[in-house]
Amino acid sequence: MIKNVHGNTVDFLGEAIVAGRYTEGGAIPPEPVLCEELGVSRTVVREAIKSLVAKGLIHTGPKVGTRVLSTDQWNWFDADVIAWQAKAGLTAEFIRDLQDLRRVVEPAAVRFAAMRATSEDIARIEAAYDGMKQAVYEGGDYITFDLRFHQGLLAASHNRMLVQMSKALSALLRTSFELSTAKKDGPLSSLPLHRAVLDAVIAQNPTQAERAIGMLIDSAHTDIEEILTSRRRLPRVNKPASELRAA
Amino acid sequence: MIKNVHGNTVDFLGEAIVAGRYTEGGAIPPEPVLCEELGVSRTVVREAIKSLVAKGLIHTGPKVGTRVLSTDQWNWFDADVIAWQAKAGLTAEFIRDLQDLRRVVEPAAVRFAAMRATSEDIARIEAAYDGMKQAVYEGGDYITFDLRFHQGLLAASHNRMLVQMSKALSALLRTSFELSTAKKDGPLSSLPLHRAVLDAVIAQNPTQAERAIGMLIDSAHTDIEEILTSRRRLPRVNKPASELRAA
DNA sequence: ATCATCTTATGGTAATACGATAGAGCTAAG
DNA sequence: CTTAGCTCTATCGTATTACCATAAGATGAT
Repeated sequence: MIKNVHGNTVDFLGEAIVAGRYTEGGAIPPEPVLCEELGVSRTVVREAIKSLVAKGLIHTGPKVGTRVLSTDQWNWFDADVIAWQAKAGLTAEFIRDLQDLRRVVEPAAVRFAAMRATSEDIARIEAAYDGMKQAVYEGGDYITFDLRFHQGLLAASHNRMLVQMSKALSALLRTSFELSTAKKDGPLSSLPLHRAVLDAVIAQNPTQAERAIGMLIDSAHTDIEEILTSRRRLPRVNKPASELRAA
Repeated sequence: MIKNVHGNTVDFLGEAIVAGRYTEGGAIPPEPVLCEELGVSRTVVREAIKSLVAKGLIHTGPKVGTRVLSTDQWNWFDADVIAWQAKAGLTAEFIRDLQDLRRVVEPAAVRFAAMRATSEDIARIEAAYDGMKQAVYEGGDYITFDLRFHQGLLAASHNRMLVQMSKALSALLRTSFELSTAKKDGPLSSLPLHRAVLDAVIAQNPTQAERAIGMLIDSAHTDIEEILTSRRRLPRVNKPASELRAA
């Protein structure tokens, strides 16, 4: 998984920070030390640091060094930050926060989608739905199309902020889907729920669309709760940061 | 407003991009050219570019140059991006997106706050409310305390993502407040509405709290709509990026 | 049309000097 | 002898410069 030196360095440091390898408020090793440890030049380290500052993970200053900021200053809607968190292990709190967010955001987004979706939006979601159906009956990557379905829904809201969140929610959706897919007839049973949402959006019926997505979320919710209580720690998402970003 | 070379460069370029001075998909002048124009070294330009890449504004590649990405790839929850957009002039679409977001997020957040707020959370919001009251009757910076009130509310939801959004919403709130404050008795009339929200949170009554904040948002909404229809362009927010960030 | 080559942009390294500041250590007043 | 306040310095990040590597669009010969 070699991209380039800069990307690797950012990923390495970002992952280390998110994983908590450097204590909050504590200092990260000074630049020269990092150069040695990572075997890269000073410039690369500096640029990596600047990237992480831009994402709100750390703060720098002369003499004080490079310090890790508190987690609520992090840019949690940044695709990289989410990916690092996913890689480091999704904590129960993180999952809960994302779930709460989803419950708030998706119904509202679908409501907007029912009012503002264009024919291209519909076509894209319909294509995703077809992919899901095909995956169920003829085999295929169900999760990818499921993700695309929800992202299409968010995009159809035509609200920049909501679209932005689809990237963050993808992390939750992916694990959520992976869990529910593990159940025997997960995909099969959720297919009609998806159809109901799409139909309501096509019919331009916001209220019905909102109710439909609510049912969908609830069913995923119970799946996750079951797993969360039975396992101590969630399985890690195995996708590397770069692939998540590309998606 | 001199901070340091890096910060100034990032601000300058970021603002220029957000303001649309470089066409989307088009290339930004190559690094050496920027060095000359800004009178800084190439290292500074490179680090600034890396910061902007981290915020999703641009994309770089050898030979292809530095290109501006489409606006829906930008990190709209980044405090800097919001600040630059505010400085460049808040477009009607941007305001609308933020307003929709607010209508979705704040009621949900207040609902959570009514369930999860700690005594410290309450104390902080109460302090903000006192500041607002004092500003009304004895003069003072009403807007600052109003902002603090809403940020306290969001923080009391104890959800990372929601807290994150308070930074983005601050931009909307600030203009919203500036507009409603312009009206003679804006602050005076909104004071009891704020009190109602706070009381419901203290009483741990989620439903009532949600209804109360809904009324508050609606009143602000109509204020903004009035201005938006009467004026062609909103007045610019005069706060520099650094101050917005600090707040 | 195809492919080798050239050109031009970013990617990456290295050496050097500057500037700011936290905190040690000193001084002097109580 | 203690402590408040000052200075001084080691240690960070900040900034400049120069140079080479590499990727990919553009060009032109075959």
